[in-house]
Amino acid sequence: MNENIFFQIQQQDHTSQARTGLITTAHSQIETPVFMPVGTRGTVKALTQEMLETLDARIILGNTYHLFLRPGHELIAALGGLHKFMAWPRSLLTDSGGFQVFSLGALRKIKEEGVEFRSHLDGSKQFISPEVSMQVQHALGSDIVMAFDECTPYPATHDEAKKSLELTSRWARRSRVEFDRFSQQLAVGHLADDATQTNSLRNSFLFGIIQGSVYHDLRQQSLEQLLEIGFEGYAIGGLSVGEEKAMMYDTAEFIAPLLPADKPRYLMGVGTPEDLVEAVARGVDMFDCVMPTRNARNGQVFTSRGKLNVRNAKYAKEARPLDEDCACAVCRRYSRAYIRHLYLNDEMLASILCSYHNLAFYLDLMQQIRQSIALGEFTAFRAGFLSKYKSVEAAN
RNA sequence: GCAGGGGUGGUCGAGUGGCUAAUGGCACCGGGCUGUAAACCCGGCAGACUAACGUCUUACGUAGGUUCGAAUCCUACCCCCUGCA
Repeated sequence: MNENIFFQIQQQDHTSQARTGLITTAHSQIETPVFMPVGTRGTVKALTQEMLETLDARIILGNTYHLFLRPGHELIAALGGLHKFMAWPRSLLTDSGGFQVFSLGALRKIKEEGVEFRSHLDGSKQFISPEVSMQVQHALGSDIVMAFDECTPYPATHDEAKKSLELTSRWARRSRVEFDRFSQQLAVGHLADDATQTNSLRNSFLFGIIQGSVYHDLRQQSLEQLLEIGFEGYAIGGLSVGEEKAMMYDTAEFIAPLLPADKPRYLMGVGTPEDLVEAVARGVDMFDCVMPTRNARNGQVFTSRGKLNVRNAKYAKEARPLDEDCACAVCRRYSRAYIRHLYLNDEMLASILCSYHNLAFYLDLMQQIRQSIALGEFTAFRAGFLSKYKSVEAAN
């Protein structure tokens, strides 16, 4: 049955690597290319789950490290898993904690066995290994599980990047083994509980993460090692960590087309609206980024004419919406002047409205991208979007 | 009326002879944010000139005075607060 296939390519663009596809999990169907809002602690900050549904988000992220520390995966499991706990019926992808290996800097110590963290909440000592990460993500009930990796810092020498990617590969194999152990338990359990259940749809899928910094040979090596293990999807990690934008595009351009065409390709942590368009052109299917939500809380909104900071004094008397070309609920109703007023008074509605709009903008952009690919017009769309986005920012 | 305390830059509030164009908070202005230690962080904030080092002007209730030099000391006046009548 088709609905039991995790990923199906629907349309391949002829003038670029762009393609559309459909991901099917136990909780939702996800049209790709897709942008996944980040909900680290079981919440996409400032938004309700109802709002996410209204925005037609089909999948959001959660984070192993954060939920492990608080409230703890056992508690969430006892309450029926993360979907039920946070009342989110659609898909969830959980990051493995690998990014925290990178971002927590001095608070962590990397060993072969795993990573010792100093909790950023209370300073307590914590340990996450590939096995622990899989156990936590399994307890959370994630639809898409990420292998535990080391997000290589930038800059890294060729030698450092090679050592890092090889550690990630060893951890990827351990992640695969531990993940499969749980999957088999689950399958056996299902048979015991309900012998009539013939649903072959798996409950979760494991993605491997390619590292290798900006070195093509290392990226290729990383990919080959992951292919040997075998995953349901492949992520490009270790980008947008401080490298030049051209380096990011170059690395994505090199590695993305080498990933298996019949598996989802996920560029982790990216990015700006331009980044999304550019990466889709290079063959990427999935994205996540804190930018639309974090920047929203800081007053920066994305519009079809580039970004603007709605706190700026020049918007004090503007009756216009954030983006005149946006049809979202916020742009249909609220003015720049009002939203600026909310920011200047530290009113939480400011963050809510801007987060809503920014995600609406991102998700609408992805919708337009998918549509243009389906119509065979992606290259024209790409050129039109970028020129409008880049050239008329001053008009904001 | 008497006694005591006080008037500092948009605001609150330090400073009690030169190191003070004046600490700090707030407000305001601007920038940054890419698998969220982020409703956060950084910068600016008397005016004029300069690419810049910097220079000049005007500023600590008002008006005088002492001094090489005053937001800081003295005198008078104006205003505010507290207590007693």
